[in-house]
Amino acid sequence: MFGLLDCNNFYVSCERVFQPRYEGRPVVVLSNNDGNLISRSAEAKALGLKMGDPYFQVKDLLQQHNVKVFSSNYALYGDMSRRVMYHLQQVAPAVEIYSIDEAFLDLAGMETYCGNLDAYARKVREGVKARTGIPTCVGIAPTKTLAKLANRIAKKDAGLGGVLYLNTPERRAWALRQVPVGNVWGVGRQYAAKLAAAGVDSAADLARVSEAWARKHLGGVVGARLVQELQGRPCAGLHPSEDGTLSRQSISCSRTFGKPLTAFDDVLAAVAAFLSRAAEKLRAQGDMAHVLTVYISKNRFAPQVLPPFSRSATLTLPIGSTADTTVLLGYARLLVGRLWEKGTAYQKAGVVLDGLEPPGTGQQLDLFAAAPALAKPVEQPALVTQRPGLMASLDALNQRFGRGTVRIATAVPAPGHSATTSGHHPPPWAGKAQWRSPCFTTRLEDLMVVNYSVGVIMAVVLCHCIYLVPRQ
DNA sequence: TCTGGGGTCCTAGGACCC
DNA sequence: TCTGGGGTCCTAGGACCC
Repeated sequence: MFGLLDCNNFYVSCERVFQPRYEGRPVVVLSNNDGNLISRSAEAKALGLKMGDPYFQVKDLLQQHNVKVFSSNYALYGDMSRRVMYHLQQVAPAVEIYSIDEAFLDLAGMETYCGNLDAYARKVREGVKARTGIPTCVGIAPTKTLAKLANRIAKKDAGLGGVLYLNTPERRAWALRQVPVGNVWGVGRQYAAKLAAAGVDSAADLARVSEAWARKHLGGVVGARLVQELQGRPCAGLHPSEDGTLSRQSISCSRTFGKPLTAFDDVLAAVAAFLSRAAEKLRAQGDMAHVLTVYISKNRFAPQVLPPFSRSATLTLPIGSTADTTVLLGYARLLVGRLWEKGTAYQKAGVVLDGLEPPGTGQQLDLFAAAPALAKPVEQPALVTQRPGLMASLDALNQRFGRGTVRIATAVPAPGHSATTSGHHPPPWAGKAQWRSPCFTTRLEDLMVVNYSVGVIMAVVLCHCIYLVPRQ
C-alpha cells in the first residue's frame, strides 16, 4: 500500500506561514524572473488564474482583485520542504521524496501495525501542520498511480478532510470515475488529445483499454504500465530517499536572462555561473560527473526569431569523472564556442551534468600520470582533473559567508555594467525578482524581529523547533 | 517591455565492435 | 538477384512530472 502526501499550494503556503495576514486572501507566487504563475492559493484559483499564466498577461486581473504577489524564494521553500520531509521520516517506515512538496510513503504492513490507515494518515497530516504550518492532503492506494489519483480527489473534495483511502475495489472504481483522463499521473497534453479522439474520457475509461493499445499509443512500455497501475497492479515500487535528501541522476542549472545578450563574454560568464552552481550541487550530493551539456537559447516568443530556438552540445569528458568547477568550465568554454553564432541575441543558457557517480567508481586515469615509469614521448604538464581540497574550501567559504562569496573569475561579469542605486552590481543576465520575501529560516539577517515579550515566547518556540528539526 | 526551472524515462538512429 | 546478427555507446529529442 502506498501513501502520497502532497503539500497544498506549497509555495503560497510557505509564504503564509511567515505572513499569516495573507491567509484567506488570494495569493500567487511567480517563477524566476517574475515570469509566470507557479503557485496559487485556492482564492487565486477561484479567480480563474491558471498554472503557468504569464504574469504580464494577468497583471490587471491581479491588481483588480488585490492579489498578493510574491517572487519565488527557493531558499525558503527548500528549507520548509526539508522540515516536512524530516517529519515524514519520523512517522513512516519508508519515504520516497518525490518532489519539493510531495512524498510517497511505504505503508506495507502498516494496516496491521496501526489498525486503521485512514486514521494514521490524518495523524500524519496533523503532525506536518503542527510542526511546519504547511497544510497537506494524503491519498492511499495499492499503486502509486492510484495514490496520486486519491490525493487529487482528497484535494478537490473538502468533505473528505484531506485524506482518501482507496481500500476496496468499489472505492477504486468510484475514484476512477471522478477523474478526467487528462488529470491522470502520466497523461499530459499530447496523450490527453489522443485519448479524447479515441473516446477515452475518464481514468475509468483508461483503466479499460487493452495493453496493446496503450503500448501503441501512449509511449510503449510507459503506457502499458500506466494502465496496469490504474487497474491496481503495481508496476513501480518505492525508492526510499536515503538520509532524507534527494540524490539525482542529473543536475542542471539554467536561467532566462533579464535582457537579451549579444556579447560572447557575457553569455560565457552566465554559463560559468550556472556551471558553478551545478557543480556545487554535484559535490553536495557527493558525486562526480563525466557528461557535460551546455545549451544557449534565443527568445522563442519573438515573432522574428525562427526555430531552432535552442542549440545544445554534449561532451563525454575525455578525462573521466570530475567534480571540479574549473575543469568542467574548461570544457564548457569549448562547448559555448562551438554553439556560438555571432550576431545572435541569446535569452537563456543552461548546463546539465550527467553520468553521475561517486568518486572512485568510473575514473579514467591518465595513462602517463598513472604509470610514471613509462617514458613519455613528449614532456607535458600533468593533467589536472581534480582539486578536491580547493573545491571543499570553496564550498565551505560559500556556505559560511553566503553563496557567491568566492567565485570563478570567468563567472564574474566584466566591469562596466551599470550599478544599481545601492551600488550593487547585478550580473548582465540577472532577472527580475521584485517581490521576494525574506529568507526567514536560512539567513540570519532575515530573521524576524519581534518585541521583547513576544521575543521570549518566540525564542522558546524556536528552541523547540531546532530541537525537533536538526539541521543537516 | 514582460512568457520558469529542474527533473525522469523512453526511443531511435548512427557509429562502432565482434 | 541476393549483402548477418547482436551488442554497446553516444547523441538528440519527445513526452511526462512538479
